[in-house]
Amino acid sequence: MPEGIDEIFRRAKEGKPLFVNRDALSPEFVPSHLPFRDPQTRAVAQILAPILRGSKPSNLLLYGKTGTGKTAVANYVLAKLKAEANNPNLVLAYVNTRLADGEYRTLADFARHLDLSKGKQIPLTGLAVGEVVDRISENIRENKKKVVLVLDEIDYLVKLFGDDILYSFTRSGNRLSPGFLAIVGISNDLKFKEGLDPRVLSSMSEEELVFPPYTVDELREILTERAAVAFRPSVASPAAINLCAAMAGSEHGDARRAIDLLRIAGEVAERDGLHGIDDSCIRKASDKMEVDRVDEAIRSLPVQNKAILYAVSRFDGGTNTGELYLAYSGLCRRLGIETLTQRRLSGILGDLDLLGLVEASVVSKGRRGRTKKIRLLIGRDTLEKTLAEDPAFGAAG
DNA sequence: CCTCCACTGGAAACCTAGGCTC
DNA sequence: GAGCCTAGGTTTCCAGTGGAGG
Repeated sequence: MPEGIDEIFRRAKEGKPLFVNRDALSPEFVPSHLPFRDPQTRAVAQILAPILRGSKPSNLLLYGKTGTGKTAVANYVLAKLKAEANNPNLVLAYVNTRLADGEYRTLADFARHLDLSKGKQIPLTGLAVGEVVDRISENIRENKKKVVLVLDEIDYLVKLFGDDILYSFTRSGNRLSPGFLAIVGISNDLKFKEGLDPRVLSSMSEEELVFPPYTVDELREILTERAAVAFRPSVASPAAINLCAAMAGSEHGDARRAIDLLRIAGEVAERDGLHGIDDSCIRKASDKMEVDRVDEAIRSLPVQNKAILYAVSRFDGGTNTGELYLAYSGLCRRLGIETLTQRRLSGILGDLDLLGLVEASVVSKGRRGRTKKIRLLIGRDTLEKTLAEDPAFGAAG
């Protein structure tokens, strides 16, 4: 029984807004102090402090799983430094290499912070990577810039594109003088060092810090603190905060997830016209986060991946590569789009598996060969609803 | 124990769309 | 305009393979 529009409006008018300051629970929010990260904050500050005297700090590596406060600590210290320094030649740059997606764009993002002179700017594409490195180096040298570059998710960069950039930057000391470049690497993966050239490694890891996951107790306190700023009093009860902390903490002490969960639970409660967050809001919020993730993942897929996903959804109880390819080719013909090779389909299947949209595992059927056993991991109706938004699909079905 | 299927998945080449320099 | 460069996605080629059925 869908609730009437009147009911929704009535609730909206009656219910008081629960949020005072929603931003305090947004992912970008940098709080005025970072609980349980004092040692790390201090250490980072100490390592970077020489830059205030104009000398080059050590390169630094920060390790820890997602949501353990690495990025927050780095940005926090950077912000303080910027406020303290008051020196136009000091450049504090932050680049997330996964969002930048690629060697070239990581460099281009970095270059934006440097304010390159006209004619030396970095276009979207076209330059050799070496040329970009040269332009950046030249800019640092000529303007005597003191640069701290934070490379977030540096493991991603290294895993996919190797350590060439790091190599050229860590070994470029003299070429930059009298300016310099110090690198702060942030990694989710403790093993990422294994892929580094030993020379890069010794230079990059002059200093290292490990960020342990938050315990459930710590998460609870973080949430309590944020909730006090974000919500009206008594909106987020200790019990509600406990549940959020427990649900996010059971995974791996991920503070970001815990905060997202609390924010969305608050939005759910507000929408339902409640005066506070209860268990059911948090459960709904948790479900919503999952649906949103899937929705967004499907939406941002290229047409071909969508077509393959759709083809997978046509089979109840799973299928295999050969069978799927047949179905997929037929679908392409009907939709009037290009048909890719089976090899490519196999690769895309791997991508979809990585996204958690399908499960594709190799199985051997003995004499009858090996193949991938493929199964859709998401609801068929969600998929169809999301795919219908794509004009290329419109009336598929 | 051996065969042999129906693929897998690595490697390299190719294509497109961008941009550089000379 | 020629001759380079880049990123990404794709195709082509092919050696490799887990294990049920012989």
